[in-house]
Amino acid sequence: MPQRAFTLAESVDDLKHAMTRLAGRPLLALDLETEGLDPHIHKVVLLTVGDDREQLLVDCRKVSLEPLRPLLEGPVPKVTHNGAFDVAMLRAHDISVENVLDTMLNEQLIENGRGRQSLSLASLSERYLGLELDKSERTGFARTSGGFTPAQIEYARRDVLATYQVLLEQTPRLAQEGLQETARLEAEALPAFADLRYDGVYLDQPGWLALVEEAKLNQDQARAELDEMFKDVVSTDLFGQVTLNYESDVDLKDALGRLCHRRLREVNKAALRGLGHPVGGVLLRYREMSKIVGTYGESFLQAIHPKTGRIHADFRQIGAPTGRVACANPNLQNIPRGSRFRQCFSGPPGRRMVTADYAGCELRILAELSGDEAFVRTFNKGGDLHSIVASEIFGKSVSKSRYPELRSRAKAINFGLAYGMGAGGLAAVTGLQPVEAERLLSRYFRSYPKVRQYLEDSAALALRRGFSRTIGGRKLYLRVEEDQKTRAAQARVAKNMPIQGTNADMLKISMTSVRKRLRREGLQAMIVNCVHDEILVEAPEGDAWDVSEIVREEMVAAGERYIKRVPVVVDVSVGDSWQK
DNA sequence: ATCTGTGGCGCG
DNA sequence: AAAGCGCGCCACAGAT
Repeated sequence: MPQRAFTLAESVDDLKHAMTRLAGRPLLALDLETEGLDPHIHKVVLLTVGDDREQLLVDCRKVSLEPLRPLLEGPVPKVTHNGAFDVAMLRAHDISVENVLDTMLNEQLIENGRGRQSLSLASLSERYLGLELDKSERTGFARTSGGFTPAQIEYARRDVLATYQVLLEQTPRLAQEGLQETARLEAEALPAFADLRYDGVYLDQPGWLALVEEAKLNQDQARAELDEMFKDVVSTDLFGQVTLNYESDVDLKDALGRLCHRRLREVNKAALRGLGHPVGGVLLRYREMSKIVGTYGESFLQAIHPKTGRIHADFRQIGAPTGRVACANPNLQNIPRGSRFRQCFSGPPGRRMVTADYAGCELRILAELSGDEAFVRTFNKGGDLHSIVASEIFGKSVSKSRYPELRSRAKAINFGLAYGMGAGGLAAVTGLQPVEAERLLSRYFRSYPKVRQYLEDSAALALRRGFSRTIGGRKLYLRVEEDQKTRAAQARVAKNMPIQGTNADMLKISMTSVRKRLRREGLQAMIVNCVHDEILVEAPEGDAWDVSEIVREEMVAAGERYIKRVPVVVDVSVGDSWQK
């Protein structure tokens, strides 16, 4: 239990007095107790800031946080646990916390791939400090009126103390593991993710609803066609209605077996396409509509926040072990592309959307990593990459219109490469015979020998050392096992991680710098979505073109931190909505 | 009633 | 059919 001094500030004078002592500290821990989890509804009840010598507790219902602003917004590093929450909460109090460290993100980096240990502060406290944290006081703060109980005060102090001390333990480990650069990158990006969540994204509600209704009609029509086709081979109810549930794979396989006289092991897209019966196409159409109605339907409209009128999705800064961001509730990273759904992500009146994405990002990273001269040359030439590669390996001039099938084969290899695809996979994608696929792959690698060399070496090294890294040093530990199949799978992960992970690193750096530039230049623009190699920014109508140039510059600069041998290209567009 | 795993599918 | 990395969501199936 902490024996050191603390101050409970119940007046501005208390606060100012305590501030003078804290302001000179090199590192502070920060933690909030709140009424709930939604920064647009719930308020901060208690703010605790301090180190292992002294903590300051601020009763936010009685005292303005204004005197703390210089400290919170200033350069003194504040360590938190899951700081994106605290930073978002404080934005509702009009405070933009800067220079935040995060013990949760640190832990994710340190343990990346080593297993799914809990990331809670209580677990870290036990693991690093041998200290048990009892969380039973936490829920009490929402209902607290009047003063805090001694137990509540003790609880708040203890959390800050634990956070502070966990960071002290993590810091040398990050250094030992060579993870300082990555930890810094993540810490700097944290406010961008807090803002992303807090600001949310606007959705054209009537437009979205219209698309869903249309899909429902199409779904009904497809279902009617299916009923007609199946009516003689499945059971019907009293009214002669087909009772087959098209969502049930088990029932569907049975019914298809009777209708087509073929027993399918799986009923996915490929299987239905290869069915050789008209019912396959109708089922695919039905599925497509079901997907829209189910996944992209009303749930998105329900996600619109009653107060802000926007969708505040849950972005997970380290959502995948490669370092990629993930998003949920709802997932804004899998909106159908080339459809009218993306058009519904527009700006509210008076605002425009800037869409910016890295062109051919993963392949450029592969060029960088492998250093293959011919591969590097293809990027330096400019023009259509897949065509150039196809021309190179097939020895004739290929373009989108001349020999398009050769171009699409080259494209299949290009995309498969970063995943560690083999000849078998290539055969399946292209429809070539395995022998031909084998030949094609070896032609490819004859043109780009160092690409193969790099991929093989990188996987072998990772399996030997037990981890894989991005260019920036992010680490993924591999549980290397004896079994041949899992070893092969691990090798593919090892080939992919430096590529996917470096891409993620670039995107996070660019989000950090885009945010910084927009703020510095006083622009009322904000990042509203990020999708792996793409950033979506909402900007005032009059500033949209300036913003698009800023976004491009910062994304290019972020890319050039890791990609030096080939140009970094960012495609930018300004429009009424999200476009790709 | 509620949880967990799986197949399928949307995105990069 | 599978194939070739990463994610989340839906619906179903089977268990609790």
